[in-house]
Amino acid sequence: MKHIAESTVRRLSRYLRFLEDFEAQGHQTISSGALAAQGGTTSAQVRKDLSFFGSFGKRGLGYSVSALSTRIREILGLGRTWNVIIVGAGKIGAALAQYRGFRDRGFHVMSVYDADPARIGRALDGVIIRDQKELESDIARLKPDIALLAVPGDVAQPLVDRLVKSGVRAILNFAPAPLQVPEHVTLRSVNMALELEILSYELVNKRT
Amino acid sequence: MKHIAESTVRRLSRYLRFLEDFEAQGHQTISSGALAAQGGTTSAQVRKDLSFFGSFGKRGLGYSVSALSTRIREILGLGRTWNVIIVGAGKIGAALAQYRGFRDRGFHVMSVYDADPARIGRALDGVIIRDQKELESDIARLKPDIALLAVPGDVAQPLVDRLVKSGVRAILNFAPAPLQVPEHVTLRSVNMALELEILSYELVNKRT
DNA sequence: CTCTGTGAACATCTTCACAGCT
DNA sequence: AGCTGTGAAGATGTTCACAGAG
Repeated sequence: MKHIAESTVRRLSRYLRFLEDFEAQGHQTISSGALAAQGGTTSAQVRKDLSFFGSFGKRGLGYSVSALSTRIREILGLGRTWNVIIVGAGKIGAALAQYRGFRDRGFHVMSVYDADPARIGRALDGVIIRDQKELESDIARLKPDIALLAVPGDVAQPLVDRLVKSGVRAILNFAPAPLQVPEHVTLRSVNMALELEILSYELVNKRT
Repeated sequence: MKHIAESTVRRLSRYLRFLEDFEAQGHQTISSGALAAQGGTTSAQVRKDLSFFGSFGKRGLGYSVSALSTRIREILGLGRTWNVIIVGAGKIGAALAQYRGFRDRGFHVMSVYDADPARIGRALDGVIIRDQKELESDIARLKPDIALLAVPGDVAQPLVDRLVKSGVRAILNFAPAPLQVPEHVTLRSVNMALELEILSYELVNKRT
């Protein structure tokens, strides 16, 4: 299939969230315009986004809410449970381990790792914090799909290397460090300080 | 000035981080190529990004590390302290309150708010959690520049409305909800579940 | 008549390539 | 010779506008 822009995938996620609300309200169909209004985009954008994956709508009518949300879930790969491990049980790792939004979307936290003996053995929302020394053997056994990395910047790259070597194929990084991964591994980074810096830029360069 | 793309601002932040490391190592000058290698981009991109704001380099030589980092800090509005409040002292709010990366960049957390009596009065990294009822009066008094919103999705919009009404001009939202703000308020959202969903999409649609 | 699906026009962002300082 | 600064070309993403299905 043709390459899909990340911005399109982002919007699909948002459409899905709204479709679920809309379905809960008992609606059967929805037009591209209604979907657009919610997501802060245009009806043309919605139709274009969906058209990359097929034609799900009925002209004159709109889209079946349930059929469309099922289809988007399929497209996004949310029709299954993803097994996740979290590396780093500091403040951010702990927050992630207990974040409801993950569970609700089929992301299952299998285990959490840390190097600090004071943390190892404790439970975070039912998941025991394990010694990072167990990482390699646990990954071999548990075969997680995704690793969340929430450690200080200076230890991030060595941990990424260990994760990659152990066979992890996807990493969501929260450490404020630029990381290198081989071609076959997918890496995404969320950097909260950077988001604040963009806000800072926008504040000093205020539109009117 | 011409409108600058967000992607450009993002890259400037990354260049700055690398410039600081580079400066600490005692280097005087740096070429666009070296900056690019670090940020995972190209030398042409670096030069183009910088050219929007002026000509800081010397042909044949490169850029002065210290002059360039100072200039980028100015561009991003990081030459000052930004006062920040955090609304929501749950797991994410608490993690944000104690996040070092903010302090290091001149973002100063003035206060944290919550509605839960069990949390009010406790301290997070030296900052006392205050009752959300005090929001309006505190904002009038403290005049924070930025509010971080880390509350459940269903109470996010009412809180945004209160923040906006009290005069907050910039909000960084961590709640998984689509929010509305008036034209003059800057809103950015970070949605961690959405990042995982993009990863999910990339996993099921693996490149080769 | 309504609302989708989509090629074509438009806008935006990135890369190229080279003139021009140092 | 080395490296910047920048128009121009190319690639990518968004909006328009309309044919056509229901």
